This record gives sequence, C-alpha cells and structure tokens, in this order.
Amino acid sequence: MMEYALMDVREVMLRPTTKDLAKAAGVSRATVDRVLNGREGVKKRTVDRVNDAIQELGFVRNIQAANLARSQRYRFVFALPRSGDLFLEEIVRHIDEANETFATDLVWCDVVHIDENDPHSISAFLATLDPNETTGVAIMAPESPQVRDAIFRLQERGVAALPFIADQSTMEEHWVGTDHHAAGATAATLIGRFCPAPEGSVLVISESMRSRDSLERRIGFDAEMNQHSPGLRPLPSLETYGDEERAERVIYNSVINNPDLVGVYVLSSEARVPLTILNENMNTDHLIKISHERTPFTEAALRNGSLDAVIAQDPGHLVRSAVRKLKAITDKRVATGSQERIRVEVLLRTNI
Amino acid sequence: MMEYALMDVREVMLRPTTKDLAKAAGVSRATVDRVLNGREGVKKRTVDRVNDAIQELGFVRNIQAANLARSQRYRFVFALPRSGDLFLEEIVRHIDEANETFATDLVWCDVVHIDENDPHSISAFLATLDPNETTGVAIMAPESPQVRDAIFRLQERGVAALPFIADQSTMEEHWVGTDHHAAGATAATLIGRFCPAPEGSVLVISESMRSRDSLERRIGFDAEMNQHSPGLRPLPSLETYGDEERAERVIYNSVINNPDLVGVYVLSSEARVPLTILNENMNTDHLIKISHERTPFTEAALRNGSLDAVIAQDPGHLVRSAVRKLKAITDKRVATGSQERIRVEVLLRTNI
DNA sequence: GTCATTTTGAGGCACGTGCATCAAAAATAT
DNA sequence: ATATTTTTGATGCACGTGCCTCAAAATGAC
Repeated sequence: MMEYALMDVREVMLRPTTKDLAKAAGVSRATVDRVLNGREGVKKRTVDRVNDAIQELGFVRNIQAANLARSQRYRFVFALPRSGDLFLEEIVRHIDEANETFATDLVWCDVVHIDENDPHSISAFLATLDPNETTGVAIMAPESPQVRDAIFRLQERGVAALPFIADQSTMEEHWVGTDHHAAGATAATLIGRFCPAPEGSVLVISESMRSRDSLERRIGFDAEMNQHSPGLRPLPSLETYGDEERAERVIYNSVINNPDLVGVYVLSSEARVPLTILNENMNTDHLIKISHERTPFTEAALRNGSLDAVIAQDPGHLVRSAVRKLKAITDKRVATGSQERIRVEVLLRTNI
Repeated sequence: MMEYALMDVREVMLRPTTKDLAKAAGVSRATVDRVLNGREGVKKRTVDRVNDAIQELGFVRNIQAANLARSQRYRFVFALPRSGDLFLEEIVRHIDEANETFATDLVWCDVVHIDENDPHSISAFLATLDPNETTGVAIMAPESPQVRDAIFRLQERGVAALPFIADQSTMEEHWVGTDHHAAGATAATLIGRFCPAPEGSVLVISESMRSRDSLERRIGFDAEMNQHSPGLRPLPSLETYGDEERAERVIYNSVINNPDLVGVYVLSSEARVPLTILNENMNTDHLIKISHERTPFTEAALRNGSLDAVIAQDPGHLVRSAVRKLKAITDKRVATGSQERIRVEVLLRTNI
C-alpha cells in the first residue's frame, strides 16, 4: 500500500519572523515592533497594513524569543486558605510538582495562606502584590465585594488574577474548577444505581453550606435524585462547621432518627471526619457512601470498601491548568482547547 | 494575621547562565559548552569540575534559548491504523488541537496511516523517516518482531520513538496509555453494582481478542467479576472481526441462548456496531451496558440511557502526553510528574 | 512657503545558548 | 630539550524579539 509515500514532503516551513512581516507590509522592523506591542504614534493605515501582513503570512510571535529578549519570568502566587484539609495538602503538593514541570518555562509558583473568612485581610494582601515581582495570582476564596474589588484593582495594576476552585461569579470566563452541579448530580446517579433497594433516605453531610460550590453540588444532587431515583429521600444538609463534637452529635442523631437510611453523601472536600464517625461508632456497612476529592484518606477508604465512590477533580490538573491560564493571560493569549476543562472524575476501588 | 507579611521577600533569583557556570568552575564558556553538549577533548578532571558547578549552582539549561540558537523545531509523526473507528477520529481531532496548543513550543504533528496488520509495511515506513525532518514518532501498532526492530533502528538514527495506546512490551518505560487491567476491572465493578439482581450471565463483545489490550481488559474484567460478583457469569468473548453481519449473527444467538442475561460489556473501542445491533433489533432495555471510549456515539448513548457507563481514556490527554514525552526524549530530559499518567475515566450520563 | 509636529526608518545592543575558528597553554612523546 | 598532541581560552556571529536612540521623511498648521 505504501500510503505513507503520499505524505506531504513538507518543505521545512519556517515560521515568518518580524523581518518577513516588515518586508511584506512594506515598513521597517521598528514599525512592526510598534504595532505588535501596541505603541503610540503609528498611523491607522500603517497599523492596518501590518495587521494584514500578519494575517497573510500567518505570523505568530515567537514567545520564547520574546521572553528571552526581555528576560521575562513568570512568578505566580497561589493564595489558598490556611487549613489542615487533606485536599488542600494535595493541592500544595501538586504546586511543588508544577514548579518542576514548568521550570523550563521560567515559571515559579509560591503558596501564600490567607484567611478565607476575612475578606478584608485578603483584600489587603492582594493590595501588597507588586507587579514587578508577581506576575499573577490564583485566588481560592469565597466571593465578597472586598475581594472582587481587590481583584479588579490588581488587574488594573497589571497582575493577572484567576479564581481558583472557588469561583468568583463576576469573572466566569477566567476560572479553574469543575462543574459543581454535575458533580452533585453524579453523586446522586451513583447512589441511585448502587442502592440495592429503590427506597430509603439519604444523608447529606457538609462542613458548611455557605459557599457557592456546596450549594451548587446540593442542587445538582437533589435534581438528579428527584428525577431518576424518586424512591430515595435526600435529607436536609447536616453542617459540621469543622467541629468534630458537633459533627458526631448531629450525625449520630440523624442515623438514629432515620432507620430507613440507605446512603450517605459527604458533600464537602473534607471527608475524613464524618466518614470516620460513621465507620467507627456505628454499624453502617450496608450504607452506600460517596464523598469528594482524592486524598490519602479517601483512597484508603475506597480500597478497604468503607467508601463506595469518590467524585474528584484532579488536583494536579487544577494546578497546571491555573498556571497555563495565568501564563496565557500574561502573554495576552487566549488559553485554548479542551485541555483546560477540569473533568468530574469518578473513582472506584478499581480505578484509583 | 497578616501572615503574608512573613512571605519570602524573594530577591529576584535569576537562574544561573553558562557564564556563571564558567566562572564558578573556573573555566571558559567554551569549555562549559563542550561539557554541556558532550563534545570530545575535555579532560575528566575538567568535566567533573563543571558538573560540580552545575550541581552547586543548580544550573538548568534554558531550553528556549537553546532552541532559538539552533532554530530547533519539533516535528512529530503519529503513525495510526487506517480505520473508520470513531475513537481514532477523536484522536486525530485532538492531534489537530494539539497543533494549536503546542504551536508556541515550535511543535508540529502530522498523522500518517499505517496498515496495522502488516508489520512489514510498518517497518518499511519507519525506515523512510529522516531524522532531519522528523524529530519523533508515536506508533500505534500491535507488537511484532519487525516493528520492534524497526523502532530500534529508528532510535539509533536519532529519531525518538514512543508506543502510543498499543503497547510494545520491550519499552515499557516509554509508552502512553491506560492500565487495561484496571479498565476491565472497573467495567466489572460497575456492572456488578448496577445490576439489580446478583445473578445472571454477562455478554462480552470484542472486535478481536488478538491484541494485548483486549486480553488484559478481559483478564481484569474476569478477575474482578469472580471476586466481587460471584453470582454473575461472564460468557466467552464474542468476536465480530469488524464484520457487521457476523456481529449481528453471533450477538443475536448469544442473547437468545442466554435468557438470564443481565449485562453487556463491549470491550473494544468500536462500540457502535454491537450496541446498535442490541438496541435496534432486540429488547435489551433491562440490560446493564458498558463500553469503552468517549465518542459522539457513546456520548449520545449515555444521554439517552441506552448505555449505562463508558470507561474512557481522554484522547486529548493521550495526544498531549505523547507530545510532551517525545519532546522530553528529544531534549534529553525525563518526562516527569503525575501529569503523564493516563487515568481510567468513568463516564456516566451526569458527568459527560 | 515655512515651521512645528507626527510618523517612520535605520541601526544597535541585549537576552542565553549553540557553534565555529584560531591561538594559547598544558600535557605527553621523543 | 624539542616536537607533537591534547586540552583550554578568547572571540564572534547567529537565532527572534524587545527596546532604545537619533535622524529622516511625511504630514499638518499657519
């Protein structure tokens, strides 16, 4: 067949340079430079001529060379909540890994811990960032007017900003995270299909229902339950507020008061506390249990069967996607492609 | 709290250059160049001194600058089977997308179709590749001595080679794909848990069982079934050989002869033919059906409920990982990090 | 027309590395 | 010691772009 013989003998198509652009547009390299970098003092007619030439030649700026020329380095800050959360630990671990992955791209990331419940201090922190030493910030913080304004001012000063995992509704084009509604719905699908009996009530446990992602997961969960598992009855969300004693009390009460319990959905990213309570103090082997995020704890729980499924977002992917997006913003590119969509992953014992 | 005030005031740590290296090692830049690029005629003592300095300074070569200097470009070839397979079409689509994603890295990928069943022609094709115009090849072809040897000769000529999706057992360090055993086991887990009844037989359909991945999936599937769903009885694999008439005949017979059928597992990446046969000609709504790979067909089937789950590997991720690995081999780096592990994904209606 | 102003061109250095040449120094052989 | 060979240094250009300066040309105002 030898079909490969028909392959394009690709004459080594060199990419056009600014020199080629200048020649094609009939201007000097200095003018090309002025247009490319948006400098003042170029007549509209000339700008158009250059842009036409860009189109015609399919010119793409060689970013490596540009970065070299201006010794550009990227220094990104991840502003994360201070917390013992295992999921956050994973995130930090992957930021370290990203520092190796992106070393050749001259990217360096630092982690700074913020007080997620104090919008004022977050805003103050963002105000301290100097565009000369910080290229961009990935911010994981709940929405608030102060934070929103601080992000806005940050961008005006020329620092790229990107909501990270927790979303800021004002800038939905730019953010990194999963579709919480779909995640909740997927938890519902799994509980619905894993339950041997079509009837019973389902416990929903969360650290808090104040954040937008918790609410959206809950809405997705309920919608899916109602529509496809009408026999199952999701109970009102139990909130633990990160307090173990309180968690133990409310969970215990709820299990006692709902003898028809068939499943448990731990909605927040910290699954260890509620699951430990359920497994150690009560006989809940027969319950279908689903939680969020891959951590050493949830992995072990999947393996030993005390957890039936985990809905996860890949922390490494989240971090890398954030870095790529911040880099794209800095380079004034559009971060493109399916690569930046964070999947709602389903983890079972067999595909950890 | 102002914890951020404690943050490292990072004096803009510039990465050391070859100049710094030369000074630290007490040699000239020319000698540093000789050592870095493994040229002849440098005394062992001097080589050691330079390497010590590299360690000490933590020198990392600036690949962008290096590529610029030698106008390096990467041209990779994806050698894929010729076929109307929807999964392959997705792969090709993502190669196109990767050409945009990696444009700024001076990477270009071409697709070449090979005859997967003719090792001789594959070997002949690989022999035509000129290192001057082809930097590396991702090869999706079943194992065979001819192909193995051709890959070996290719590498000797200085062309990077990477088994793609289909694995070559001789080079397991370098390959891109999923753990087939885990994929099969995951299919078994899902069928086991989705089935309302704990008893019955399960149909396993494949285009062919000659390839290693099919065998491994089957082994993983059976092992998981035996251990965790002892009541379910997986039937011997039905092979369609890509022949629709044959497929219709064998599937029809199997459904008739096994009235206790509770589930179907379509093992190969082409799910359209068997699923269409099942859905159109027989009443199989009550069966749990699972297949592989995300394609427009499987997506639609998940949405309309005619398919219960899809075990998938992200085609975009596969392609990008292959590109990154080929690039790393070319740059003589080690492709590092969790990023290169291809996950066994579970797709349900709610997380497509 | 002259003058001021805006727009453009020409040229050069820098970024960090690869690669080449030629001379100087050091090591080794005779 | 001298001749030969091996090892090292000095230097310079190239890659594609950013950024700077100074002069030339074009344009507009009067």
